[in-house]
Amino acid sequence: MARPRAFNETEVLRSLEDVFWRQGYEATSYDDLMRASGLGKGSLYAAFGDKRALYLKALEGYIAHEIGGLGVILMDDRLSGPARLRALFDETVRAVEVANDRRGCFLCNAAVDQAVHDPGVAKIVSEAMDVARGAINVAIKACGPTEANADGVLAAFLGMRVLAKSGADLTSLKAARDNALLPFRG
Amino acid sequence: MARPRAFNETEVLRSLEDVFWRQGYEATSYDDLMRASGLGKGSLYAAFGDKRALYLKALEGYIAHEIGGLGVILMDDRLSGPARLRALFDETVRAVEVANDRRGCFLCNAAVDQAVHDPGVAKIVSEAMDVARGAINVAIKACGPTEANADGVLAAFLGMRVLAKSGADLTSLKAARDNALLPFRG
DNA sequence: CTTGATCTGGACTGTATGTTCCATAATTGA
DNA sequence: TCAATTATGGAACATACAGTCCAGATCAAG
Repeated sequence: MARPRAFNETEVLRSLEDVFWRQGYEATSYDDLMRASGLGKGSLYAAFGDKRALYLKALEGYIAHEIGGLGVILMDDRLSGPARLRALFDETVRAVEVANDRRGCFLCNAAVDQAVHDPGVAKIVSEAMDVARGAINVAIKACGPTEANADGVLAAFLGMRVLAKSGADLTSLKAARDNALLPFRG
Repeated sequence: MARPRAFNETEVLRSLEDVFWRQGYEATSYDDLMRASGLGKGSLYAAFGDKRALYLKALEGYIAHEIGGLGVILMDDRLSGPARLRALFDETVRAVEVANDRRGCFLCNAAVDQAVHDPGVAKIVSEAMDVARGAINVAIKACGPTEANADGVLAAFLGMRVLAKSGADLTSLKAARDNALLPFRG
């Protein structure tokens, strides 16, 4: 009975996610968001709310499909434990290798530059880290007995993303990956 | 022959460093910097320049004494290789343990939220990472034969700082530390 | 075709913030 | 005591940006 939305909500959220991911919260203006989504201010506000709400939605979206996607790999019964962990680290290497994608990890970025200022973000980040830790733990368990632990693997993963973002070359990233996988060759 | 400065330049830079470290570039206003340093705008501008110049000076100061300090530990001949690496990771654990210091690593923060937007910052970060990698390598060499590498240790270190900043509890941090030190028990 | 509801995008506003500028204070040398 | 010089801090300015609002466009239903 009324005019329907001319945009796909999911697609718009994806484009917002990309901007925030790439630039961070503060460095992203509402104009950037309008340009990225192709929508006007009125539409964005009506559909999602203010800038912070957009950011939270984008972050939650990232966690849902990116971190969730890693979780799927880490708990994939068809793969051996070591293969799952290798896949985890290979994803970062590959992103840089084939697309020079140095956005790093949106979750990690949020932890560094937003969690301090916004308890809401802190909670989301903390919970997502817990989920990631849990998924990593499943993969580690599938590796059989080892002295390695999920926090160590998680730290290595996050650190690798930071290295990628800070411009480390492919050799360094591969070395970091191999180092993290050392305890899982059995 | 003229009025001398009423402040200690080094001390002021330290206080600026602390603010930027804690809050990041964008979230820090010039007023914050004035309050932290106890100086007026005119004085700050006359002495150091605009906000970006202040940030760069603060970052360089951080690298000089914090990263430099880690370098001293990592190359300390009186310590065994494994002891140096353990000291590296213990520093982060201890900061959280005794002071609940969750500022993370300024260098890492800069890499995540500023290096993308400012080539100058990117260069400083990249070079500091190289220095850190080099120092870690010296310590690794002192451990005797091992399959571990400096990039992996660096990534683990950075990741640990991110975990600390995102609110991970002490148990997690210690686990991450122990994991990183696994290859160096010999 | 008409009507009513909702979407749309740009104009407008208020505020926050980086930067400049200047009047004043402070200090040194003569 | 008197310049000469520089530091100091706050007032003033310009700009950028988040958020509000509205007039017109668009579309479904009757």
